[in-house]
Amino acid sequence: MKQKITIKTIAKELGVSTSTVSKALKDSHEISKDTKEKIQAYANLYNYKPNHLALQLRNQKTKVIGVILPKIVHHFFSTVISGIEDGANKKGYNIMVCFSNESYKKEVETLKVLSNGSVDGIIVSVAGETLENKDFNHFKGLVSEEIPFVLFDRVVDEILCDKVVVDDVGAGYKATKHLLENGRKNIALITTPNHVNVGALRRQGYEKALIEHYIKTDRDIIVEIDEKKPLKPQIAKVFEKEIDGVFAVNEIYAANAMRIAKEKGKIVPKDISIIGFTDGLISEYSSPSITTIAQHGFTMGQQAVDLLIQRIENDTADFKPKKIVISSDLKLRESTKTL
Amino acid sequence: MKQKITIKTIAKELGVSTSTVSKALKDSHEISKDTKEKIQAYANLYNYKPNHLALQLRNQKTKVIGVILPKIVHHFFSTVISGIEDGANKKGYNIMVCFSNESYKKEVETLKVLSNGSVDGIIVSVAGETLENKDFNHFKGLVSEEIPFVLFDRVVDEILCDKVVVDDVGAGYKATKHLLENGRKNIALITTPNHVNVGALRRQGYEKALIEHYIKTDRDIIVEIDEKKPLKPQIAKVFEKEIDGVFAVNEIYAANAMRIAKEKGKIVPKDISIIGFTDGLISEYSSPSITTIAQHGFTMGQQAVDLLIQRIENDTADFKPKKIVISSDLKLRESTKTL
DNA sequence: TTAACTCACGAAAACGGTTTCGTGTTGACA
DNA sequence: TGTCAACACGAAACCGTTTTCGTGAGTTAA
Repeated sequence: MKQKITIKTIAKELGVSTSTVSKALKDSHEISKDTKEKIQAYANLYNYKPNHLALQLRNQKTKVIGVILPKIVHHFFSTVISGIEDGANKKGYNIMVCFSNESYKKEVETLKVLSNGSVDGIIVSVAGETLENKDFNHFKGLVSEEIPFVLFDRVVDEILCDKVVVDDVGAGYKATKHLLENGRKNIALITTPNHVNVGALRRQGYEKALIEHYIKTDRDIIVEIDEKKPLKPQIAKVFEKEIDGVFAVNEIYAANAMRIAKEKGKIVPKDISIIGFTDGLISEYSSPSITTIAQHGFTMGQQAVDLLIQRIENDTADFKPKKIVISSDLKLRESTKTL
Repeated sequence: MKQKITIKTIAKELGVSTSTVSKALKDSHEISKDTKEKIQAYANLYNYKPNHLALQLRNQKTKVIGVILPKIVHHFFSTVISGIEDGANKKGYNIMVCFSNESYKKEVETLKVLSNGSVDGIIVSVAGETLENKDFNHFKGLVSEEIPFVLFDRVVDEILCDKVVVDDVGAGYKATKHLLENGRKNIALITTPNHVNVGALRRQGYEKALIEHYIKTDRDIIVEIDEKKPLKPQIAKVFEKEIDGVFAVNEIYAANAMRIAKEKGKIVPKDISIIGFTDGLISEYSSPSITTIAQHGFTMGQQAVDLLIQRIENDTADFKPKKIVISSDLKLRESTKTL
């Protein structure tokens, strides 16, 4: 890279001190009009840009926010990033994005890298493996170092920090109730293993809705997907029983369920209603299009980053973790259309 | 944030100089075993982490790569990010992700922020508006400042830098030829306005294939989508003519084309074959599933970051821009199945 | 006994800025 | 003519780390 022009260069070239240059560039009243103009002209000519690193070191802040996600090729998470970036930008921050790829080890490493002063704060959605292990020491380290961070979507209650979550119980309830009100009685649930808390919460909502309608939950039509095994056979299992509704906790599961239903000769939504989660493109473009719970990822990202920046900039001694719950909406489409 | 422990703290606490601490922590032979052990123990106890900013300032490198994308909620771009992050991580770099949101102004600003020393190099896919304006001065600025950067996918020939692109002409040719070989004769093209060069290149491939089959291109069944207007009516226009094949330059267009075809009572792939671009989830999960050109975004990301890091680390004076062309594959699915 | 050498460590500069606190020169005023 | 304030600028410290170049003490060999 080319030798960058610095304040020192300008000072030497113009025969003044670095302090004068610095002040001139910020239009300080201490410097005479003549000198200011001369310095500013020179700086402009040679396209001087203050070195960000030097400023960061001096100010002890980076104006960068670290983001750690389990994955990116995923509609919900990319939407959240989008919201984070938007919110961060509005307050003059940039974002540094990293991925844990659902791996505990990578999450720990990434957290270590980010917490060495590269960023002012961190936003995390916890990796699947970490949730499974239940080993949260790396987060506790953050807490004791008093590094501002907020958890979103996949959060852990026992970690003391700000959080942004979807009302998963409510969403599960809403989805299931919608199916029930469509007259469905045998509603399968396709969810994640229980350690992924969002899955567990959505399941609570599902069960609550069933209870309200005096329906006993049938363990045979509930499947906890093991992401390491092929998806379709696992989902196909619930179709061995007589079902007339499916609630899937994400759109991939929903799309696969619909495909299997079709293969079994069932017509959606006449014979069976399907409802998914995460309002992505699959749901919109599949045919029939799939009713989903919209998670408002963009808003979540914005809220998370707002919380974080507030924490960063108001270094209040008293620490009362906040929790923001974003409500979710039912997005009605063809797959649950009443005839 | 809590007062961080620094080398100075350790030095003062242990009654040695900062140089001694620094050396002890890197296990220098200059320091006696006793002193080293004492210092290392202390550092461990208080969880000392070297301040990244100070190192960056000293070493004049950040080990961070800036990435500017037109958008993120998009299967192809998120796949590319994934590849960039993977490649960067392998070489000990982190990535800072920004979005231009297809806006010229935001692209310029973001580029300015990133080029002030926050990153060692930059990877960009050019914003739509910039391509339309044809104003590339901000990139020329980068060139003259000798900041390493590489363009990918949406590149501009006149900018002298490393590039990674898909073989768009070849891909367009491959797609169109596939339709022709299926016996299709009236193949509509749904593409972007011409200033988005990838669209233009794919069109070249399309036209080349037609010519080889002695088919005259019919301007009435080619539509250049204006992203500012509603999509469906624009696509519907080509269906006014008798067509039996559609080549769309992305999967959204393809999915919409399929939906319109269905609405017009046409059966895919019996009456009409459809082929898309960007192998995303829509293509996979729509029914019938859509044949596409797979762009290998992950590989593109990796290649781009490899090129960039090479440029960063081997600061060779001679500058010969490299261009990597990634070949694309046809991914056969139901929408072009021969009966 | 002394020169030469090793060992273990410290002082200081450097990275690129900002900021506080002088300080020399004017000019005004009594 | 002496005093004092205003003006315009510079010196130096600071942010946290690395690294070069001493340097004093102890050891070895002539």
